[in-house]
Amino acid sequence: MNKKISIVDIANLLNISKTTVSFILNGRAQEKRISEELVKKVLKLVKEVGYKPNSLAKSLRTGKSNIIGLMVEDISNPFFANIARLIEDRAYEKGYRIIYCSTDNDTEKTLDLITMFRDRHVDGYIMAPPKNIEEDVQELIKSGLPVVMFDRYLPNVDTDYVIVDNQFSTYNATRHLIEQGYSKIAYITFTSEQTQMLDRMTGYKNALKEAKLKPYIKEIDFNRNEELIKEPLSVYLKKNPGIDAILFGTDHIGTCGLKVINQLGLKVPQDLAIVSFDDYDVFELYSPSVTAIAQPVEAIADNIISLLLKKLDANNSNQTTQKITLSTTLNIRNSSKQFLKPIS
Amino acid sequence: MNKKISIVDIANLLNISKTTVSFILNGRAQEKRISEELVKKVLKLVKEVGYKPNSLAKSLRTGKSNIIGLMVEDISNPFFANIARLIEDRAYEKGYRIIYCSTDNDTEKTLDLITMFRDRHVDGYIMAPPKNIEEDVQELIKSGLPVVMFDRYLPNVDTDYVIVDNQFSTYNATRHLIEQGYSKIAYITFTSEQTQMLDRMTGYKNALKEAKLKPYIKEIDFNRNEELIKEPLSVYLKKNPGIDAILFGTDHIGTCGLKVINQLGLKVPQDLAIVSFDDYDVFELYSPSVTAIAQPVEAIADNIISLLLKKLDANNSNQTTQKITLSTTLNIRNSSKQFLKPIS
DNA sequence: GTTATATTGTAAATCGGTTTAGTATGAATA
DNA sequence: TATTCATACTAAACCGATTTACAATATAAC
Repeated sequence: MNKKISIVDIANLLNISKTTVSFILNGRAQEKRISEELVKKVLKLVKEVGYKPNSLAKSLRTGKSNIIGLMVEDISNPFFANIARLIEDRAYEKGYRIIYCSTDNDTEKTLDLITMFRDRHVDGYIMAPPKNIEEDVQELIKSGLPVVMFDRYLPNVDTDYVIVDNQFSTYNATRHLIEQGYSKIAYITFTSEQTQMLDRMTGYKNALKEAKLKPYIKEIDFNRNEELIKEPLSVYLKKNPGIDAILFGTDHIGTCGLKVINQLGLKVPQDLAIVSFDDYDVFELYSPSVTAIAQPVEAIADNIISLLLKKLDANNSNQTTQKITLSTTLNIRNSSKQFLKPIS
Repeated sequence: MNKKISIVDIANLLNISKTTVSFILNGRAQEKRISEELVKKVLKLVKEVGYKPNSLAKSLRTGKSNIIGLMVEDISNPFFANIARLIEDRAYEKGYRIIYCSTDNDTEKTLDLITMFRDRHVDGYIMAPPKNIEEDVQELIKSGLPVVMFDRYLPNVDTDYVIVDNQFSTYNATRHLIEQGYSKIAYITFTSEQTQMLDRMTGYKNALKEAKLKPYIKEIDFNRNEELIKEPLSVYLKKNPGIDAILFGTDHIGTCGLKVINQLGLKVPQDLAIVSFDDYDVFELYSPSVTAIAQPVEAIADNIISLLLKKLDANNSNQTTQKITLSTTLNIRNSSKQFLKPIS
């Protein structure tokens, strides 16, 4: 079991000091007036023996890690999985590594994860924040650590964030349903006080108010067990047979909704029109294909990472925070079109 | 900006040595005969000031990190995202944190990630390995680092792994199609020499050979751009109109397949019966619902993590490797049932 | 012949912990 | 009284890098 080679070994092999090796490896040879000859010798040896600096030791000393901590709500959710994937790619290109974790919107777990990230000296944070973590995020920022939020934000904390125009998105989607002639339009969502969910709710309400229609709102508590989402949803639909259209607040509840609709044997869009927030394969492939509000995941990931990199760039200090709001696309498909007799 | 409190600060505040503090915090007080009185005092102060040991320094000294490195093929793939999520949960309960990365089946990237994990001193590795990393994995094992593979394995490396019975699964699925009366059964998959893909291919071939049917095999090169998967798939289907059933090798190609089938306007199962490896929402919700080979993701995750924890348990040395093969479930749905006239 | 000034490098401190090897004290034993 | 032993704790080395402050030598300037 050959012990790993360290900077001291390199220094000893060449009979020089490890200081010199360190300077050379960190590109400070010229500044420190190390002769070109020696530089070459060191670099050659380093390459030969495949020496890699121990980044733990490096981080301990410098406080930097080239690692970005990414906290999503749930990595098994397609929206977050996609964003995570794109961010990982972009960061990788720039020499950063990502470590990610799911928060489950659990404040305790999130604080624990922040602590872990923190003493692992991650250089920056990307997060879809749960509630009640304002203080800890403030603390991070005060310590000079860049934080970029996405999907939602904390209203009382002045950080950079990248979100979409949730309110307009649901307003627009609801308007679409109204224009198609639907009038008893329900909004089914998870119970949440996060900004994105509040905005989505507001968009829906505004559209209904404008059209003088009565809102039908059903909030369901999130649960990892899908049955506990489908059950109340099913009960609600059975109790309100008059509803002729549904707007779902997220992809996950939309997916559960489709399962319930199948179980109940309802026909889409004859019995019920459907629109969901977030777009993914299930909605495209369901028949009839489901109208969905598509978030620009690539643009979101790009913006997140470039905001963070800008903050990480030490030269660039006294920066102001940037709040970026991107627009969504309403992908209109068959599930929300007034039912027309097929040409036979 | 209040500097973070360190073990020396704790020691100084109580006028004792940091050694003592360290012993107490690591539960070695009794062994080291530290008086209960002092132990209490230290623990009280630690709690009061909220001191948390710097785990970087800790890892640097001990070589342990309580972190497990998880390498999946692509975290945005539902199968891997689910496994990752379950593993994260299980590990979290046991006090381990997970850092995960997507390998893209890219050998270079994977080696780079192993290097990163390694000098971050992760305690153990879980990976769905790409090809040509045998040497590096051997190196890890020789250094005493536990490695658990899943989804596939490296035939020439003796490690623990958790896989499913791929060969029987596709054999069984193909048999099912044959029994339903289909005879021109295609197998559409990604080009791959990974064990799981070879086994799936073998299962398909064996079933056909047994039934004396001709195989129709289409291999497509993986690409992140979905269009480059759908295009050749579409061409293949158009060129082979005789095919009456398809077995897809993975969820991703299955999903792409469904999109192509929709585009071509083919009727499932009248024109074409469908079965896919892996099961997820898309297959359940597609209409007709798609028969799929469901991997026991929870059992896979459980087995992976308990294998790894067993290895991490230092008491338990001179262990032999364990190779676990789990069985899958063929969820038979409408996409593969002989078409029967609906009762009108 | 000194004194400045580059040139080329190095010794030692540091990051924040853990671990080894030992010390100081009092009580028990020979 | 001298020796052993248990008790309660600590100094210093160490993990592997970076960084600060300084040293040794040669050359140029006065």
